[in-house]
Amino acid sequence: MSNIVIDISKLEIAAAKLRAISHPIRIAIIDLLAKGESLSVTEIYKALKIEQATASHHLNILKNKNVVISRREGKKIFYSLKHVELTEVIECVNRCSD
Amino acid sequence: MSNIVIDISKLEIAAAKLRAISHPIRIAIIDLLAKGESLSVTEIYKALKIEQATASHHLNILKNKNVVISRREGKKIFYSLKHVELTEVIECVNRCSD
DNA sequence: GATTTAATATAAAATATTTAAAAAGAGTAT
DNA sequence: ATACTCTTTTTAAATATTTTATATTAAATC
Repeated sequence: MSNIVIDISKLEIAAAKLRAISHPIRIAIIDLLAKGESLSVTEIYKALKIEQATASHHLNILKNKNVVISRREGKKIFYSLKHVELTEVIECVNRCSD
Repeated sequence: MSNIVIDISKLEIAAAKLRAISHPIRIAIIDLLAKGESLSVTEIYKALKIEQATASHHLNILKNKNVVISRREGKKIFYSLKHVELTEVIECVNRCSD
């Protein structure tokens, strides 16, 4: 009698975090930060050639799901990955793209 | 002059695959199949205590994004992971859940 | 200390995508 | 045919995305 226990809240947490990553712009942001650097919003939106508000919006989504953290330095706010390991998620998915 | 080249279509492919995984039920299905076994739709929907049509629907999404493959055997259709490595994605996300 | 400028965030509206749930439709073996 | 296993379609509700405009915050200058 193999009894499988399914922890729904754990599944939902994982799904929410994955959903936060599941967007082209947000993947691009994670790739940018993958080297472990902190980048300002300006550096990010210019590198990705997107609108400032767009970058800010997606950074906020990533921040809410604990994918990135931010730190203010004067006028600028620097973002960096909270868990550099999360980069593996994207690498893994790219590896498995048939 | 560090020139960053962004391959948008590659980002979109990765995002689409991640989106396919980003759902509690679909994560549960992947977990079920993680041991490399093939399971029929009936086995899956009973294990997860969900409606048969619901299971079929989510399996279809996973199949369209090449996360799972299926093989018919008489009346039953067996599903298995196309890339068992994709399990790492979920493991990694769980590890990084703060 | 009020004003300006640069950097970032938030809001609102329109659109698109996902989800859920139920009903109807197909393939396969007996 | 009938029972069993699975898929597809449909519709409504919930979420997410995009775009544009406006707010906030902090430093600099007058």
